[in-house]
Amino acid sequence: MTDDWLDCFPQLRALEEGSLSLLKRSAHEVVLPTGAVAFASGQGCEAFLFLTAGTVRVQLTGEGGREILLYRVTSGETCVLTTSALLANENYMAEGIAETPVRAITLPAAAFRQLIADSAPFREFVFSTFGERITALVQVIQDVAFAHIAPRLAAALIARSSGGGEIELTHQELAVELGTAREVVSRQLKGFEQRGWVGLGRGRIRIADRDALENLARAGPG
Amino acid sequence: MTDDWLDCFPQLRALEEGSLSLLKRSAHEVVLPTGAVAFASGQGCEAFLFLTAGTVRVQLTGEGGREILLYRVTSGETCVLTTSALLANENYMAEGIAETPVRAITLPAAAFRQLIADSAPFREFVFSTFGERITALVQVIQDVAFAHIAPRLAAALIARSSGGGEIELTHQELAVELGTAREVVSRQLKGFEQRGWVGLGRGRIRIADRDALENLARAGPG
DNA sequence: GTTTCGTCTGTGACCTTGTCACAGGATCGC
DNA sequence: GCGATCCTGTGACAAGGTCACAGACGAAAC
Repeated sequence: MTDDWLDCFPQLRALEEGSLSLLKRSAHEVVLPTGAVAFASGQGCEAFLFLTAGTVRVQLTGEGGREILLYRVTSGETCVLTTSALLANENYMAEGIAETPVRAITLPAAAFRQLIADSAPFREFVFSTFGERITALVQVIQDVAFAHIAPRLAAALIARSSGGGEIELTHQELAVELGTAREVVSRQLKGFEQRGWVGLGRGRIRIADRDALENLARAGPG
Repeated sequence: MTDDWLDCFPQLRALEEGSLSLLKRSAHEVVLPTGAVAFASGQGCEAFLFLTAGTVRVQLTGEGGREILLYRVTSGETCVLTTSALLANENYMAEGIAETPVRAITLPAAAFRQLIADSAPFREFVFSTFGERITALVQVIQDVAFAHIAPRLAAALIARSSGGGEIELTHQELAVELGTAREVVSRQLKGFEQRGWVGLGRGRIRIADRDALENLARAGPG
């Protein structure tokens, strides 16, 4: 295996000779097709993950089958839940699903622990993104606990449509993003359509009035 | 100030000479009465906190004034949100409230960053609890997003009553614990009372049938 | 082309939870 | 005793989640 993947993680260039060599020796590449399960809830965590291409969706599933997105991991990033599971020697609490074809480098738990113990730059690398992730998780709690669906849906549409005005996305996928039910999304979208804010088609949504949506996303349910 | 407080944090005994000395020089003790605000949402974070006595409740507040408990910090612990805010140089996303009289040691941001940069044992100390806290936050999301109120309430009652069968607690406080409204808790408790599971009094709840509550907490809304 | 099949969307009925507006009770300080 | 303040109970309603289907669309098979 080549070491090209290290280019995705510039911070690793700072590793000491020995640690870098251990890292290179222990790393293996895996490739996942769209929809593949990178890790499942309850499963033990056996390797640290460096994503080098694609994006993984990390989400929870409730008893009823309802799901909620926690965060996404994209190329050049690592997954906090994996880190946290490895450090605490716990099982995964959520599942990771390849949202696109994914390439990742796996680093076995033993090597990971060794590197964490030995190498300050590696620790720096691993912990540098913890702050942002915690912020993101708390934001999810804030939204789920207090926010109404309509503004969250509007925000999700805007986030997904950066650039073009047309998004390829099913109602079910939006429901997972918000942690709600598909029917709720359908009803809300129908409301948006009646107000002329979006155009609906099977599996795609056209943003017709971005300002109105941004307004709603900011202002709350008003 | 004496250095007695270090006894609450055995891991800090591993600090190098210089780091320990910096820690001792920079630390200051603060005392908070019950109900005092240790930190508020949106506020900048100026010091790391070591709790040496009492407990702090860390919670979110929604627009409607509804609140939800994220976690508690007790004697011998530190607060992830504080760590995360310091590391990422962000503001607090939640508020911390003294649930009992609290004694804490504050370490100014500059000294904290210095120690994080210089001292491996200090980093070890700070990051060792990250895993558990993330687990706890994800559990909150799981509960809020998917779980019914009744089993969560039952679980909260059991958690609070470890030992005696009588708890000093208002409906409002339970509502904060679950992130719901006080009326909802009142109605649920009334239901529990009618089934003979609890006895209710102003500001206190007697557990009458712990098994039934544990059952409900495990089994879901059945 | 038309059929078929799987996926996606729409809808109504019903349940749980959250919100609002109040009405009493309990407790405490004075 | 008498307010003032907290705590609890209740009813009416809104929002969101669940369930059970009915179509509707699009791709692939025939």
